Amino acid sequence: MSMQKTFGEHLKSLREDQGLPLRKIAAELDIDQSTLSKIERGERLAKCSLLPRIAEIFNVTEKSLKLVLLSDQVASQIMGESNTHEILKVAEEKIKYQRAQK
Amino acid sequence: MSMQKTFGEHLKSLREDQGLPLRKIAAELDIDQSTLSKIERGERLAKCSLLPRIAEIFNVTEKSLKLVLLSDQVASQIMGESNTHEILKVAEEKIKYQRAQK
DNA sequence: TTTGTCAAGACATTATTTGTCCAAATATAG
DNA sequence: CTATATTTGGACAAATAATGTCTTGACAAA
Repeated sequence: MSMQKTFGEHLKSLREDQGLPLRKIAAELDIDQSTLSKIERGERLAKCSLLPRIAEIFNVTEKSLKLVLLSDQVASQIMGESNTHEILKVAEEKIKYQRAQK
Repeated sequence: MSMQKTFGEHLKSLREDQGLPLRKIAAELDIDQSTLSKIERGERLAKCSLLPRIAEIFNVTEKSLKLVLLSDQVASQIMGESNTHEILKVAEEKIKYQRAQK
């Protein structure tokens, strides 16, 4: 799994590897195909609750999907800042610290 | 500035250093003092649009506030996961990659 | 053509965030 | 101790953002 891929690109790859149309997957996920199209193109982020179903359909682990999705979310949240590295470093410190607390 | 402090704790320190009550700062920020209280205790995250005003009031840079706030947001977003380090690593790769694109 | 697929935009719905109001709790000063 | 100021907590409301639908148009393949 290439890690630079956005969640959408990743999902699209999975789908195209199987040669399936948006329509089919959208139906399986019980969402509009237009919504899925937007997710694939990164116009929108997927809702976490879709992950278990996606994992089933493409036979991948939910955890791997979550990694791709959450890292996307984090990236997009701070993309606009100049000091992204520092932000991530501090975020990690905070997580460590908070975990040590309890 | 201690970096493990949450945005709320940080804000509270700034305020208490000046010996000012919530009421005063809330008035300056044009929000309810109850809201500010919640922000200080981390019950809620501050809205980004408050930062410029806060920076003025306490005479700190907006960027330093943003660092504290965004790292909080990132931390809380992935706190629940077991592989936080990996998520942050991948997020950083993605940011680098996306920047290289354009 | 005709059909299947995908993309795009306007709109609707829902969920989340942010804020208010008011009362209760806590601290502080007189 | 009581009076006053401050802070907190909870129920509710407003605002915002996320998610999804419907419809139409573009495009390619058959």
